[in-house]
Amino acid sequence: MLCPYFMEDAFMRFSKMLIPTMRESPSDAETVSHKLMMRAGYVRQFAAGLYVFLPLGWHVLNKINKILEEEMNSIGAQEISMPILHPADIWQKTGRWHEIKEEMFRLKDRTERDMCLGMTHEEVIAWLASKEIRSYRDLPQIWYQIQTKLRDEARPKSGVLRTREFTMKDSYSLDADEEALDKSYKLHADAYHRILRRCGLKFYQVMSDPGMMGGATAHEFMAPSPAGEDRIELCDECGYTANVEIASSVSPPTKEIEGEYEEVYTPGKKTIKEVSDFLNAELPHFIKSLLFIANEEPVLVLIRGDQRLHEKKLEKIIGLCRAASEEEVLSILGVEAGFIGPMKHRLRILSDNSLAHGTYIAGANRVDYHIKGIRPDIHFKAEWHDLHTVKEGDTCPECNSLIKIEKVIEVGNIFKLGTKYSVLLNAVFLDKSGSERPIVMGSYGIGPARIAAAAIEQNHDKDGIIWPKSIAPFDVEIIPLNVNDTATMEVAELLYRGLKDNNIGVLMDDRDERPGVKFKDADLIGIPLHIILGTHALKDDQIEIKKRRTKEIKKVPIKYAIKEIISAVYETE
RNA sequence: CGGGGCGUAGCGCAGCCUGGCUAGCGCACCUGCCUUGGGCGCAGGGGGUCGGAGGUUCAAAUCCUCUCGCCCCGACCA
Repeated sequence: MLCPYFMEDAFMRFSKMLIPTMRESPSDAETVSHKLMMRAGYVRQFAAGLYVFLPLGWHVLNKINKILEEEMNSIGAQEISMPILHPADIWQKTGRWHEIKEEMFRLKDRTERDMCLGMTHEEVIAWLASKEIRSYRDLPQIWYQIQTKLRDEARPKSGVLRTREFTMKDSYSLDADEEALDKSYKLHADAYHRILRRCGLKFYQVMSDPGMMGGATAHEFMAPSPAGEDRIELCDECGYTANVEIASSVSPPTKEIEGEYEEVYTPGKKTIKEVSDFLNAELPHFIKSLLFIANEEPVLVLIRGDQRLHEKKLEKIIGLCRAASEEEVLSILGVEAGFIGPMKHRLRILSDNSLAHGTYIAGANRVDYHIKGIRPDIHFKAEWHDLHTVKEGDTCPECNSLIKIEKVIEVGNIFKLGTKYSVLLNAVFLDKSGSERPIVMGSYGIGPARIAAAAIEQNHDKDGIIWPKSIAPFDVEIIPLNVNDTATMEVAELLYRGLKDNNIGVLMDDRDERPGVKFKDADLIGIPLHIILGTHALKDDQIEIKKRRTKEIKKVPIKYAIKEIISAVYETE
């Protein structure tokens, strides 16, 4: 080695590292984490949804990945690495080649063979299992990787929160039966709790939609943040938590209103709002009637006036569907859209549960008229389902307490896949009785970059990032205020060596910059502890230990400095 | 994919509507001096295909057409 001192050192000296901080954030950064990651020099945008991680950002990802590996290994998972480039046939076998549309990057190799870039690796795992798993004695297995995924997102956004290329820790469990799957699932859920807690995140585990994964049970790990794209329903009382995509709720009951079944004249009043103003009746007293077309067949869908239809819930019942056009409404129901009511139709009618009792107002199926005093089961019949979108003010489906809705970032998810992939790719084993059975699979993902971004969203102030200690790029930053002062630099080097020797991650701001610049950058970058070496304290043979989060400063004598700093590292969150 | 916005120096922006001198400002950068506890001061300096192509015009950053890119809202999201 020609120059070991310098080589090793360069990674921790500000003057040698690529840390391009910016005074202003680029105008196309919107969310807090995006702005701060740009300004503090963690990432640079390469193209829409594609980011370069600079040294600081890469340090953070590696810290997170290390935690992921430790916790995965602790549940007996084995790390492997699978290709990103996949031949199409395996995806054709599971049907996802056609099910997934523009979101999958597709290409051809030189022999014109269809290929794609992996969005996820269920297919590859099932292929591998089909080759290598023979007997129940080979089970259970948990295989994982920390690998790049590619998805041609319709809309990349919010910095590294939604990108087209990202790394994911994805693991897959292989089990002999459902019961064993439950155990693997639980192991992962517990591991994910430990991972996210160690990363310093506030988070919830919520029930989620298995979606295209084709499984039955699924949960997501959600970090609350205004930058989140998802919303969840929470019940503080009984602990019910669910993504609003599948959440149910009880709409607050309405006061019973008096009144006989009678037609009222409502000239030109088409929307629920217009009619409610006109008749001076509240929204919950209305029935909203919506016509949908599923499989060429019309279906009338009823929800309460204050509710919003949840189309996914509807599709679970009637399959793929679409709203009928105005012309279709006219030709099928014989009345224009503003005046539809649920009475006297022959078609299939689905109604939200909340309309099962009470008296309502709805269209009269006649232009410019509505009808009051409509009672379910008497004036119309319907199939009763949960069809509304949950909203603030609703109550919990389990315990009827008031629910909360929060915006969240999805940082992880776990799915019970069952045997869908193993059946289609022939991943089977012989059980104790010697009969062939498909392997029962589970799939579990967690996104390091999203963890980092969520950590920033949850831990920052007006001056910059405040990293949780566990995922900060360094443990401490030494800030010698005047690098031209020999006494200052002697102490700086002393501390720098001493901390490094104790395996503390140190960044030393050895730049010849003014104190203000260093303080500003240190706050921006967000390393949890700052060691300030300035004339204030040095003349008393002291240094200052400053906590980034609280800005609280403690002066300690130089001779105890290393010990004090180390214990400060340990007590910082 | 629908709607909206924006591309002028590394970053943030002005100029464009109403075409006209050498395209401007702040920060950053380089040199020198000065300064050293919260983005310091003074002096000097470098850096631009005005996103791209075509058109109109004596003349285009500015007007017109096409195109590319990026952001936001929505749809979508294993």
